[in-house]
Amino acid sequence: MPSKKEKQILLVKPATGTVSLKELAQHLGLSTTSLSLVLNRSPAATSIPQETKDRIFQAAEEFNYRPNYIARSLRAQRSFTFGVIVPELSDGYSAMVLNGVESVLARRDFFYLTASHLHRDDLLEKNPQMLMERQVEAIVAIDTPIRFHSTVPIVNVSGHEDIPGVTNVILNHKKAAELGLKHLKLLGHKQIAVLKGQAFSSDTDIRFQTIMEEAEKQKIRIDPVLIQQLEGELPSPEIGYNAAKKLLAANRPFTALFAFNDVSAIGAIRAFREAKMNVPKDISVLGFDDIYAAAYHNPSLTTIRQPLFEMGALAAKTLLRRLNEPSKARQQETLTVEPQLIVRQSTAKAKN
Amino acid sequence: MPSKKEKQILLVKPATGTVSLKELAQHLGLSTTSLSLVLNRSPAATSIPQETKDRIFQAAEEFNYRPNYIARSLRAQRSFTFGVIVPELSDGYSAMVLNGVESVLARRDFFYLTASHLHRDDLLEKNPQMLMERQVEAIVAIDTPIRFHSTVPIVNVSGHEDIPGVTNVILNHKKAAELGLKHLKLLGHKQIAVLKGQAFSSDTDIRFQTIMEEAEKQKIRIDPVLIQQLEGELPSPEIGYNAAKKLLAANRPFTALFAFNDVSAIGAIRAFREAKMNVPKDISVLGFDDIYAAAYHNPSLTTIRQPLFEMGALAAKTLLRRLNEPSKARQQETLTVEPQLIVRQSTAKAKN
DNA sequence: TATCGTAAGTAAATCGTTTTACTAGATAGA
DNA sequence: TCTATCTAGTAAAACGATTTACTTACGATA
Repeated sequence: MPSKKEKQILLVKPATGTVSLKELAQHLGLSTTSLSLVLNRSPAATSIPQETKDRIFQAAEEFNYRPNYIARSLRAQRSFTFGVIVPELSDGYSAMVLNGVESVLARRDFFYLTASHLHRDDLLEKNPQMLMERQVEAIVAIDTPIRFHSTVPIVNVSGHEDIPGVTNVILNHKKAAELGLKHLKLLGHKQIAVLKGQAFSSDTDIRFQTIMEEAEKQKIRIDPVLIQQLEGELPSPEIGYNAAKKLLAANRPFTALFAFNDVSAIGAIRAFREAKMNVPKDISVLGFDDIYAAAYHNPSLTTIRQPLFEMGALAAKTLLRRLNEPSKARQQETLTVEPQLIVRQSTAKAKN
Repeated sequence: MPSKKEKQILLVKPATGTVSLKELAQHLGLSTTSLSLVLNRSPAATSIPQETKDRIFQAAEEFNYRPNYIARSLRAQRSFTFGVIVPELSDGYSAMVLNGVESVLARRDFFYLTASHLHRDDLLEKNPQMLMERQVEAIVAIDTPIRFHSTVPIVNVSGHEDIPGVTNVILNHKKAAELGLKHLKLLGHKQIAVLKGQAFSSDTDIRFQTIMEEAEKQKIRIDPVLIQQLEGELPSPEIGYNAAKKLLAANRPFTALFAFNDVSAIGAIRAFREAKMNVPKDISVLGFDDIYAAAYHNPSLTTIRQPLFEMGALAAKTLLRRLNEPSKARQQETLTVEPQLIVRQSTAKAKN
């Protein structure tokens, strides 16, 4: 029996605002302990009779009791929250990876905080710090250099740095280069131009390098004049447009372009069209990523597909597993996923 | 002077893990009170001599002390976190609004939790609940129906429901319809087809209605046979493609299409091309939104621009202001932003 | 009749901060 | 010398939950 009946407070159903466990307990004339044990279906609640349990559940329902997650997190020393760091949100690429991350986390009732670094050095340092202060349990970095010391596990999607404790999820780039160049070679292309990514993109070096290696292997000579580096920060096709313009200005003939990604491929196609060159009749253009826009561009893009959604999902899964099995922490430092050649309409047989 | 020298613990600099205020205080032989006052530069710390302050700052630096945000939030009864609810992340639309939200929040060191509802009823209820349990201070809903009772202020971007406490950020749709139809009329179009949005899109009804009203005003008759509703959940141009196919199948001539949005416009263009109709020579296509892809599609899209980034920023600003000035809570229930006609290459003079 | 076990709970510690109210000692003023 | 003020702090409560270790009353058993 409740010993302190006089302390009992009769709650008025609040139209707004929330009820705490303490208030609910006072209303019922019970201790917070009992309510907590019952509401969380703790095995320690066996000795509480069903009648009391029912009263508790009913009151919780009636007053719409919601446990305060912050209090719970503090006590449990867990936040059930990840941090995600992206270059910026609206580039198509990050959003698809994020989608994969979310799909896995949502199933476990985890949430995530997103922070964009916009390629700025200060944010590359500050964002992870702030995420860690907010007690995220793990960090997913997407196409982002790791410039911080972390107290939590990290998976870097498209990361290539070898950092202890950081797992990289990467594409099989060798295979990607092979798929792309074989496709172009089979179509009879011999003069192939290449768009190299911006310096800040994690994949820039490896992608370029594997393309050059594969070209050599396939006895395709890539003329240095036909290599253009993308310049600019915005995730707009404009950077591909500008680079393609420079290629054309160099006045060295080529029949195919291996673009850094779909966005720059789309920009390049615009430049070619303005120069009265038809894609794919005069020039074949090969993209990379297979973002949403690729399939419905005109012409639709032949591209090397990266399984972006799956890469995000894999990153989240890996981190969740690591949280559950800390022992296996450093088992696997790199996770590789496979690319796929998606043939559409932007590539065709080389002229003559 | 510290009275309990014997309790002092000498911390070993931890290679990993974090130091709590308590540990740091013990190491310095001071109370957590003093450290807290000093580190937070509280005015109550005036009586602490500079020398002691220096010791505190130095130790905090040395051991890389980071206050635990969860503990701080619990105490302050503030989370400095927003919740954002979107249909799904990778549709181009949500990402741009989100970008605007983030740009405002980041400046104030706020973060946000994102949840996608995928148009599923259960998630439309559960997601907001979970966000509120996690003590978000406000919610930004993007193109999402409000199906929950909220304990925190809400701004609904593209929301049209009249709910107490919910501020809607909406486009001036009347103006948008006017801009679009005047443009098409000026180009001589008389048979205009319309793509109506899916039922789940917040803007579907108002956009369709204002277009019909404006058409009447401008004496443009819109043939009911030339109205097609989009069907399907994915944010893919395919739904526009399918709808345009149906329009063509109806075999009623038209020279222009007012699409529901850019994504569906892109799909429709593909359908027209397959039917050997040139855009814009045979058919003009008018998009809506001005997503990134619009400018670089081929042909580039003439479209009614929604200032999506600004709408997100406005939503975040409004909520922050509301948190600071609770009195003005219900002052403004609707915030309207202006559309802009962006003329590009997908529209042209009507044939003959 | 003493004691044991069980049913039905509860008190208090804890998580890591912040903040209010306080204290002990030193100095200054009357 | 006595009081008031200042200096340099500190103790303890609070935020809202969870969890460990207890208590009390009652019925059954030896």
